[in-house]
Amino acid sequence: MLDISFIRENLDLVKAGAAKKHIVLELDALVEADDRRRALLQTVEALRANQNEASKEIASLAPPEREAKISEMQTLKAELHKGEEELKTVMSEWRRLMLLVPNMPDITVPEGESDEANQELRTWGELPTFDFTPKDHMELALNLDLIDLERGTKVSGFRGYFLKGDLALLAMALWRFTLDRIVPKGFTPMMAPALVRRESFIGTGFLPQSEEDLYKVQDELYLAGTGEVPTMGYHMDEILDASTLPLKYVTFSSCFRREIGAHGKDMKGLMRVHEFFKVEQVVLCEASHEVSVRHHEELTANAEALVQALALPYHVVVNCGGDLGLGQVKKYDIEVWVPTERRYRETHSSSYFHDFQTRRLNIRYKDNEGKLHYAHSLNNTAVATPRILVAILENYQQADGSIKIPAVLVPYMGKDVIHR
RNA sequence: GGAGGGGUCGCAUAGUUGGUCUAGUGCGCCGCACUUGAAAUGCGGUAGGCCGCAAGGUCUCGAGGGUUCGAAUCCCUCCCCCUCCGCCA
Repeated sequence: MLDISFIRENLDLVKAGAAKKHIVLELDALVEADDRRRALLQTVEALRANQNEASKEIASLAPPEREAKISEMQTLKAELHKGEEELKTVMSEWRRLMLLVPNMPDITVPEGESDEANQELRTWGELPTFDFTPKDHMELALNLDLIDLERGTKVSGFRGYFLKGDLALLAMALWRFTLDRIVPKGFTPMMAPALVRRESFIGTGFLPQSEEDLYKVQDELYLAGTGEVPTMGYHMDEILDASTLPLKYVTFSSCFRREIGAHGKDMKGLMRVHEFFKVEQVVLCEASHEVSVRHHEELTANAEALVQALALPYHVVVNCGGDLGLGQVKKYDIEVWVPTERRYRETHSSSYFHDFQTRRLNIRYKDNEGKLHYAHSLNNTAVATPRILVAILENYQQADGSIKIPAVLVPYMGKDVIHR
């Protein structure tokens, strides 16, 4: 959410920002609603002041004048009631429109409509060459009995899967390896709920506009698609102590995505599933663009260091305007090389939001002078399974169909190769 | 799921025959005074949202609704916490 005063004073900027994100925006309707909101608020508050004054008076009046005053106030009461009802209507429209206003993308974000316009910033690692015909991750995994999609589908439905044997262990090794690398950098490890109430989704900017991407379960609960949602909700409606900033969390959680707009994409294998696991970095920091940018680079570097430790070739792209979420100011994706696809696939997504999320979530901090500010927020993947397993299986395959274990994971696996 | 008890301005509490409670007190915190310094003591100040150029107004006593001229105080619904019972990884 943006500040309404800021929106009013910078209409053109906000419109241009939305246009860069390819988001259609009802800004004129919002300004009009805000005009009505302000006018009505003044009317209603004047009536209330009047009422408060009168009720003070009534308390000290003798019976005859008292009765007169009371009946006089009854008409004011009716008027006030009418005003309040109108205000309620205007406010709910105002709120609805406010939640649709996107955050403005950074000036350095490239123009473009979809991920095809993302720009490569840098590459790392040598693309693997094979002196045999490399197999895709499904063939490899099936041959080694590491995955069961048929039974996955039988049990869980479309895109269901079971990881088995060493692949299950490899996933857990990755989680733990990741935590062991990230926690020493000052991140507090968390296991967060995936069952989350609506507020945190609205607060992080996933709702109201992406209802259909989420699984909704009973009791007004939704399944989070990322640990960012519960982790940001963690500090909702709090005033933080400035001395505790930056707050850095690394959250492990189950993640659920309906992938409703992804029919026909990645139909085979582990690339795109409805249920997965993620270790996510989340940062709350002071309200400064420079500090946000610094943390953004740091979160990205943390993730790159992990991919490098796994010796997976990757590149980093800066996402174009059309590929940014509602609240994101700027985003880098790390994409890891998948040999049989002959291309890089997104495994990490690093973004910052300024105070877009913290306004919605009401997360503030008190600075040294006692002034309150909305904190800034950021997040980035640390590791997501099973997607990164696709890259490991394919990049680490050997001629005989076995899979080498990345060196840094050997201590976690107790072996250095997966074979029959 | 059953029974009972609670949610008040950082913390702890007062407030339940509706009106000087737009919320008292203690602790904590900040400032000032006293002091060589500190402690102690005294005095003052100590939440936030919204509207407004400002003066000021208004809202918030878990949330939302209702009764009333007027609600922290009465009524309804919901949420959360605690205790006990039941069930349970």
